[in-house]
Amino acid sequence: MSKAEKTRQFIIEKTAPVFNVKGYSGTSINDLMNATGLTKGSIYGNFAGKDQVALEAFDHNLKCMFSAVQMDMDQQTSIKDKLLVYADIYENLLHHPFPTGGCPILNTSTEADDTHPLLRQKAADAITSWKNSIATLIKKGIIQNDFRGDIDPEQVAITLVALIEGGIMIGKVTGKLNYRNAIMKSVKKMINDLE
Amino acid sequence: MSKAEKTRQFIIEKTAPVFNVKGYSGTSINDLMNATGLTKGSIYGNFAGKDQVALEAFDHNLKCMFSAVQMDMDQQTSIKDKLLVYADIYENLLHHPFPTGGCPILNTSTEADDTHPLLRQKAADAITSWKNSIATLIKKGIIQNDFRGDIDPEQVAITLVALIEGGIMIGKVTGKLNYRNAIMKSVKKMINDLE
DNA sequence: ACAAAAATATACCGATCGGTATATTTTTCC
DNA sequence: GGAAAAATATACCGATCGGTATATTTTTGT
Repeated sequence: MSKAEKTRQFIIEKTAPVFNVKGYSGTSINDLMNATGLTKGSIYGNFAGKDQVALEAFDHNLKCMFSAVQMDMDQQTSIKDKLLVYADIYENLLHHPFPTGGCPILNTSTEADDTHPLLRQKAADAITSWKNSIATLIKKGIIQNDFRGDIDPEQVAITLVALIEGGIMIGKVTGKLNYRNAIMKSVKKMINDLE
Repeated sequence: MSKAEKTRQFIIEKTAPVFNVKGYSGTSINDLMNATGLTKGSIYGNFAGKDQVALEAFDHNLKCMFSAVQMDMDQQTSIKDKLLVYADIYENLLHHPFPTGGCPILNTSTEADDTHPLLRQKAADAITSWKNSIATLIKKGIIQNDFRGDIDPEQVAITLVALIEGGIMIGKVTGKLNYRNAIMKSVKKMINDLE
């Protein structure tokens, strides 16, 4: 890994939390300098501009979030327990490695949907891919006869994503643990009802 | 209503969509001037600053959203049908008066939760108040024997809010109608299951 | 209609915005 | 170890940021 590649990675890792907390338009080049300790020249020597850093920072945050999920999922054997990992992680956010600033999909979606096409697309793709991975799990569960046959996997999958994202938003902005817990309880119920 | 009061109201109405689309930090004083056709002096003569306009614009957007809901609800008699108005509105967003830029609670929450305490508080209060009004309806439904007695109104209410907000986010950022429809179908199912 | 007051417009402020050109330092490779 | 190349730092650009002081216009009350 060349020096520049290491610096690139360094910049992405250090600025990703900043973008996730302050948003795209709320984050200035100066913020990036402060977060990295580097100067403008170094940042612009490795990235075409703020946009490019933001796009790659989003990818980084996304990877960080899903790798936390995947790690826990790999330790579960049954499909149901794998699905329940979602409820567990978002119920005890602090005990898990999770991107600073919360869910990057949620943060990016609401800021970028009307203003930043590239970021918007990335967020949209992340949702579809997340939905698909849940739907795949559910389909597997149906085939294995873990789950009922009359379930619509796509329908349940996108509903779970919506419920989790809504729960993250509500839990964060209100700071009320009981709200988040109540929502995650509903997530668990929805998963248990698949049997 | 004095001239100034009229102008204040005018500024709020014209700038509310801008804030809801571009966000707080994405909206500049120049944007406010363009949206209103007024000059900086007029805006600063009626508001202490960008913050104050943003706060009142949020209130305006919130009122706009909930008045659309309330209007439709008043035309329904049964508790269940009143609750189903939520699913109906968010399923056919275009047929209803709805704030430009989408749900202000969602938009404001994700931007302000880490960066703007006053806006954050307003968004948090809106969620609690929304949850309470749904919970009140459900409690009424239980008393009337429309709904089962073993239901936890608070739990269901906050879950519905999360599901709807998640659905709005997903529908808007992906642009996929089938996603939004699938989620709203789950909202309907959740409400129907209360009986 | 007219003066006082209120409301709006204009002109300007320093700070910061994203970005670039160039100078300096650090790596790289022979 | 030393020259070429790559990476980083410095200095600067015009534009725009939020905000203010003042000038002008419009409304208000008599």
